[in-house]
Amino acid sequence: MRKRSPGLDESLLTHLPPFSRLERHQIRAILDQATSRRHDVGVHIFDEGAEADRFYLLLDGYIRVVRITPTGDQVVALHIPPGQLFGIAQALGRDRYPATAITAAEALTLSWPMRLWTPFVSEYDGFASETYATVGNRIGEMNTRLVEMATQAVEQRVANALLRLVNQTGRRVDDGIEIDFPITRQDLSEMTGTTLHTVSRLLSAWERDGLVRSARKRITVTDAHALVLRSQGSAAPDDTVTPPR
Amino acid sequence: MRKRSPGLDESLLTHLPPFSRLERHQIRAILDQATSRRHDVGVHIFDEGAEADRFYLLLDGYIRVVRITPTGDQVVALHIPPGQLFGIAQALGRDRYPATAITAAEALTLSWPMRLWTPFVSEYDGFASETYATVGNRIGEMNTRLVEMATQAVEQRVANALLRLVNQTGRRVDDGIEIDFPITRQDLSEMTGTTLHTVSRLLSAWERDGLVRSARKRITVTDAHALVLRSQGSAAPDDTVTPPR
DNA sequence: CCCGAAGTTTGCCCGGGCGCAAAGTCGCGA
DNA sequence: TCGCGACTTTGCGCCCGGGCAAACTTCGGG
Repeated sequence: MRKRSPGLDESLLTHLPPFSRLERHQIRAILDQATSRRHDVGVHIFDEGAEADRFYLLLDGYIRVVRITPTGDQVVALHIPPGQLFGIAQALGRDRYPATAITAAEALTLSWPMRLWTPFVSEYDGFASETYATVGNRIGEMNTRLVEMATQAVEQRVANALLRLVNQTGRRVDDGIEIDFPITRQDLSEMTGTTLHTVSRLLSAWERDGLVRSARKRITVTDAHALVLRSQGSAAPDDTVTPPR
Repeated sequence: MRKRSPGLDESLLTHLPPFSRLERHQIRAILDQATSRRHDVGVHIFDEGAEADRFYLLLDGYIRVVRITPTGDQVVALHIPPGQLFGIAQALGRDRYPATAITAAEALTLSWPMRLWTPFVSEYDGFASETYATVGNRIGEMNTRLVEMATQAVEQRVANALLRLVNQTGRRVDDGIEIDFPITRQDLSEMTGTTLHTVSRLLSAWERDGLVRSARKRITVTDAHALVLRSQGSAAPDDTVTPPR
């Protein structure tokens, strides 16, 4: 299952932020020390509280970073798109992972032992700054979500979460943009701090009004503009769209 | 008002995390380049979106890091206690401040031009790692608040916020622990995503039950243990103080 | 092809907490 | 010292959204 990766195409990495400024031989050196691995969907790559012994780069698929409360409910803290580092506890002075990483879709990762982190930072120019820019973006995203949770109603939060997913990981299809990994109502509720019931009701209403199309584990946004209106709370969500027969 | 600070006692800094590993002459060099300043309470030290031209160290007082929504309501993202760096946008790849910093109490700061950031990181050993440990802690704190907002009821969130304030900035007084800067019901509501009315009602109830004592802009926790129970949602908040049966 | 598990939809109820409003209290500056 | 503004308290009504329950649909595996 786990294997050395001398055969990996180095062009895979050249355009990724953490490595974009490096020379070819540097990239080769980095690759030679990496472990490549494929993960099925729904697998825990590492768990909250575990010793942080490796850091990861997501090549393909999607990762959900979740925390679990003492009472058992999950909260999705972040979604990691392909091309980003994750599990970089060391960079933040932690020796244990502060959250759990779960594959939201079948995923392909590279990973390195955490002891290589310091050498990477000091030897490869731009690696550190690019990495911290990523950290900065994540802080910004968390911040935004915090503000949303504090000020917005459920409908707006769910609309925002959906739009964020579509922007990050959307794939054009014939009649709109589809989130290209399986996502359940429950997942969406864990991202927005509500219940799967409420999410289901919202999606039903949006579908009735022609904003989205949804199937089991699949959601397609067909009218992003109207959804943005909902996310800002401006639109009256009453049945003004489908007037009484 | 603003002045050079060659006269500052260097022992001020030696025990602070960002500088704890440095030699005396290094600390002196850092101090020589710093600007010292006193800020009245309620002053904006920098504003969200402004060009990030300086970074700061809080020597004394408290800083509230705030974001303001398009609709005008404030949300408190963080509280900075004395001894910590803030406004370190550069470290996270930003060239503008992502939030507004307001003094929650009269404050004393040191600051440096942002162009010194890179030299500091590269020249002073341990500065970078200590700084990123601080960033890591803040991420952890934001994460915790996100989870709280998503899963806990209002009473629990307010109790948690209060306990966090007490832990961070509490001062022992005769009958409990007091938050040692002025804080209004409104402030607490902005930290927990609720209204000042609800906070007021909660404080009244807690005071009735003997958990806290509160006056205008002053809150004292007199029974932290009982408050922890409230924060975990275990205790029934009914008027069981005068038990039935 | 069938069965069971996982995921989804919907109805009903009800209660926490927000909006609104009014009155009370404290502290500061003129 | 007075008056005003900032802060706080409390009451009341309503509605959003959670809890609970049941039925339905889809998918995958035997």
